[in-house]
Amino acid sequence: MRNAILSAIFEQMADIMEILGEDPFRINSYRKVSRALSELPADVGVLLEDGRLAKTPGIGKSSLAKIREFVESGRVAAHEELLERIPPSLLELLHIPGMGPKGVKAVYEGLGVEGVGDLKKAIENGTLATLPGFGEKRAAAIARGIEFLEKSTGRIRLDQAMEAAEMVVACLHELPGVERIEPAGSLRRRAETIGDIDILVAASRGSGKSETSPGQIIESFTQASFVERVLAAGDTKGSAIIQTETTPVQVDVRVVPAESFGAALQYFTGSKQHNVRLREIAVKGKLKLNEYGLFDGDTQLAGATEEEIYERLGLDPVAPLLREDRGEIEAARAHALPELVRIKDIRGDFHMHTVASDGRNGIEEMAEAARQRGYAFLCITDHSESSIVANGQSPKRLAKQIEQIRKIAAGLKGITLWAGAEVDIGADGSLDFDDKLLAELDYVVASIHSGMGSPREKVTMRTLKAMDNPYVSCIGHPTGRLLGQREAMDLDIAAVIEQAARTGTALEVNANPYRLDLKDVHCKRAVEAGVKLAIGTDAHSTAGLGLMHFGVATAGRGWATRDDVLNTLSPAKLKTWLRAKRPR
DNA sequence: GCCGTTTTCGGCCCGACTGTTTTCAGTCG
Repeated sequence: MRNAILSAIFEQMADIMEILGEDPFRINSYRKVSRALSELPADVGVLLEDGRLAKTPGIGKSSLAKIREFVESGRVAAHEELLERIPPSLLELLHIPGMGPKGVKAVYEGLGVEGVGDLKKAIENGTLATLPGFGEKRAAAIARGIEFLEKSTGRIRLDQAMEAAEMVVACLHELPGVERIEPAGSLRRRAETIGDIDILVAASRGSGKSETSPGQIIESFTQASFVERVLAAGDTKGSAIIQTETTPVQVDVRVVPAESFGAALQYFTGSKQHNVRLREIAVKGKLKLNEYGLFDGDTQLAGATEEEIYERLGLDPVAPLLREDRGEIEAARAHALPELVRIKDIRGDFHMHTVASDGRNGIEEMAEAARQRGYAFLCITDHSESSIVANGQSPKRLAKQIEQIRKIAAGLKGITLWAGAEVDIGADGSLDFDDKLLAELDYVVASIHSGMGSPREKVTMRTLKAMDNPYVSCIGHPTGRLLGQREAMDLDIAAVIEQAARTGTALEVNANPYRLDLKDVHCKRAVEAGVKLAIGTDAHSTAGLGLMHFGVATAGRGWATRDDVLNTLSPAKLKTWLRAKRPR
């Protein structure tokens, strides 16, 4: 928690300094510190003690002193001094599209505007438009920005973003002259939530009369029926707001010539931080990297493919999933990038429900759907008794279901069907079923479904205790978050990972796009600790099995290889792994 | 403020689009 608070403090200091017009490079270094703090592997206090914080890139002497001050006194004097120089409500204006630090400073000094309410009034009574540097159009754009901010619920889930992107791709890919079209940005990196959607188009340069010019491609996009509002439409770039099921989202379409497609794809895939690092490497080599290619003066050295750009910079090609500046550049230079787990490595699914609890399909249907996916195994894991709303099974019902599963399994060819359960972890860390019944199961995923708002000590204790049980194979959706709906539990993830490693318990990567739990950075820490990941779709129907790719992407973003993921094992090897924790 | 097999000082990523600019600043990604 302290990490997040400190990260926010540095971010806010950067925002205030930006409004005050201070040195941009200094401001940038504050933002780097903020980001470094948000991604630390453990509590700042611990890292400060053992000296790891001082070695963290981006955190220098001056920031270290501020962090130490915070750890010791709970405050940062420099932060408090900055807060005295502007009204804090001014900072909310920075989030309005079309308002930047200069604009905020101008409305504050010129009109006495101190917050969104004041700004709205200044737009309505026309005074904003009279301010130097503003005007009717800009005032109107800012009014729309405020409206967007109020309507938008923020970032959208990965599955929503993919659906929206497919709609735009379908609209553009039939146009003559469009050679390739590819979603880029955080969507291509499979980030857990998406702020805006980037679509990249390669247009042929041919002069044929039937060809479409880049400007016409942009026009086709901005005039599409799903577009709610056009933000910009130039010769090579267009931005528009489109509506999704829950919230408006911004889509940017960019058109580049085919010979630059790789460079543009690299550029627009990001992340911003990853790209900044690459361009710094280019500059050190007296080169220039932009969306058109890698250049030595006017000579293009690379640009058609992403791979050649990385290679000309002395790096192994980096998978989009890893491009977050979380160590992948150093690994690429040292030829030490992990070979990430892929969807085709997946041989089965660990987590699914049937009509026995709250699923929509029966055991045979799930098995058949798994077989059609080419799987070698599947585990049926219906809810246990405590999950009353999910129609959880009593010990008696489970015992009967195990018999039923054995019978069906015996008649199946080419796929191994296992009996499992998703067992509730109680308030005291006990499980719904006794060990005797659990021992009858091939696979047990233990999950918390209640008391998620309990204090850190409690939710952590419950999870650790469940792992002590020799029949618990895996902890299901360990943090319990629902993206956009419910915060993660305040779980001591470091303690959970340590216990998982010690007890030989797997941690789930729940593939449901609402969950993605463990999340990417937690997966990475689990992998580093040698903990196995079990990807489960938590399917409640045969269609739900198709969510697997979201889990694979999340594990990949956590640097997981085949060896880190239990789903890649053959049924025989898996059986051996599962038995290892159990009493002989 | 941070950082260094070209530097302990002097750099610090790059380009498109818009509006109000009569030649470019601000914003965005």
